[in-house]
Amino acid sequence: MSCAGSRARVVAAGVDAPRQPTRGPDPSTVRLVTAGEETGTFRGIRVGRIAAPLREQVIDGLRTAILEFELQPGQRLVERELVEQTGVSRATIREALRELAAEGLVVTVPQKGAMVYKPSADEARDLYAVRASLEALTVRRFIERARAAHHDRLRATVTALEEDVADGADMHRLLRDKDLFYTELLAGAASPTIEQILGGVQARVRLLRATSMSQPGRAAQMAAEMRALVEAITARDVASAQRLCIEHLDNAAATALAALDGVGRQGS
Amino acid sequence: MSCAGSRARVVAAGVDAPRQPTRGPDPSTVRLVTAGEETGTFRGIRVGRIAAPLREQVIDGLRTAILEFELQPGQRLVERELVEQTGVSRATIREALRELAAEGLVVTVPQKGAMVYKPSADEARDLYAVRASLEALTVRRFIERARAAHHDRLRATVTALEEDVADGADMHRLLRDKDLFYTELLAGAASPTIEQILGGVQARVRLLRATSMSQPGRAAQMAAEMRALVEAITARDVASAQRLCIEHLDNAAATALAALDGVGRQGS
DNA sequence: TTTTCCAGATTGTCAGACAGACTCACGATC
DNA sequence: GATCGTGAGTCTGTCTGACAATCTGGAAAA
Repeated sequence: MSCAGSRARVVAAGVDAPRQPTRGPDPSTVRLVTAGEETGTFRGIRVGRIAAPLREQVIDGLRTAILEFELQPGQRLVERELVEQTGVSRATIREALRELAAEGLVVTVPQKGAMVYKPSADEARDLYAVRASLEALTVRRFIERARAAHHDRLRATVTALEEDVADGADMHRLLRDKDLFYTELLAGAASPTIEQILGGVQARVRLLRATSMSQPGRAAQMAAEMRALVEAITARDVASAQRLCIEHLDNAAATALAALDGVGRQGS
Repeated sequence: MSCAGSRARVVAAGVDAPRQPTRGPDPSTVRLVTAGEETGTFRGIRVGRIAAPLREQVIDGLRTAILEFELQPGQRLVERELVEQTGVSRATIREALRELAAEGLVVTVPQKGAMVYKPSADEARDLYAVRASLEALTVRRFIERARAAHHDRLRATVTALEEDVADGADMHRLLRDKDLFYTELLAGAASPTIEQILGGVQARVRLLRATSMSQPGRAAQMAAEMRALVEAITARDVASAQRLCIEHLDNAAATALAALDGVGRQGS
């Protein structure tokens, strides 16, 4: 992900690359410009605001690791191990864990520590319900606010998804396609507030999506649903779009929950 | 070693009541049973789990101070000052701030520090929209899951609210009444997931409610809306209840936004 | 008056310590 | 042989002290 030479590796869970001295004020850490954030322009020269604090890098790294299943749901996150893997101090790790905990991606048991969030069947049901509500809202906002370019990009993500499904791409790839779709949807909805809240929910649901999408036949059905949804959005038909959105998530929930019941718990 | 005399005051923002020893392992801290949490029962003897970590106490204190407007929206939260007011170390304060930041009650500007969240008009609009979606969902869950006792308690909160409105109680009191209503609603809905997510949104909206509810005439209207809502819930009429819920929040949003535009920014 | 520069205040991060809570295996007891 | 303590080791919760980098406000210089 970001980062420089040897520092603050992306906490790749398990992999341990050796580490240099590492000091707070180490210049090699500071120079890189973190994507978004406050970036100004002066006379055509991009002035990147300092990379996010180290803490942010750690948070991003952990979040990615969790969402990519490098860290399995239920897995314990021992502070000392994270310190070794990331090279940052325990204080920083703890701050990062607190933030991820508030975000819902990790749960903290007092006197026991943090572990990757592992939704129960009941929680999963509610997460899907919450997500359906919020996505319906997002779709409405998209139709209200998005400009032509947004519509085009949104349609493009669905096309890409369909192609990957046709090619029989693996689940990993399809998940990424869907992520792109939602990224565009949120961009067009132009609401940082919704983005933040829905983002947290989607992240947690993502921990379930792996199981749901690997069900045979589900991928094709999913692509069809997305296509219908995006058509309704293009037609600026709020009611239909919201209905399709909710139906899509109902289906996804049903599949995921069925898989959850069937599989039980192997894994970690 | 560790601390002594005057420590860990409950961060009452400004007010400083003296405090007892209080240490992590100090028995006087440990003995109190934190409301919910893991509490087991053995042969009729309630075994309370340890009080929340110090950090949790700080978070609760800060959260309360913010929601009670002891800390004004936009006000800076300087770490050193919090350390002095609470008596806990900077590390603990920082962890608490990270958690509140992820929760949305404080915003953190890199290299600048934390300040109490102060929603812009746009953000306020979206917050109300998100809240409407989620509360409609909550109402549905309540009707699905709540038992008779829940219904009774919910009705009771509305009755109390009506009485306070009739008595011309102050806004502070009315806010508390509404909080009780929502507490009951969430209890009946029996969904920790929804509670967590909606809780964060409500907290942020609460920072606006003070202005909206102090508008003349709004209190009575609000009480009437709540009454209608609770009647629909009692009748288990999901569609009507959801509609009333959304209408109620649309009104609240309109009032709050009007007040927000009119007032501008005085305060801190 | 405007620009420059310095000192103080504040955040970001680190290192090291230590008490208390938890886990678990080992040996003593019934 | 099964139960109960006990003790070592591990890990979290907190504290202390320190220092670099950044920001801010105001004094000094142009």
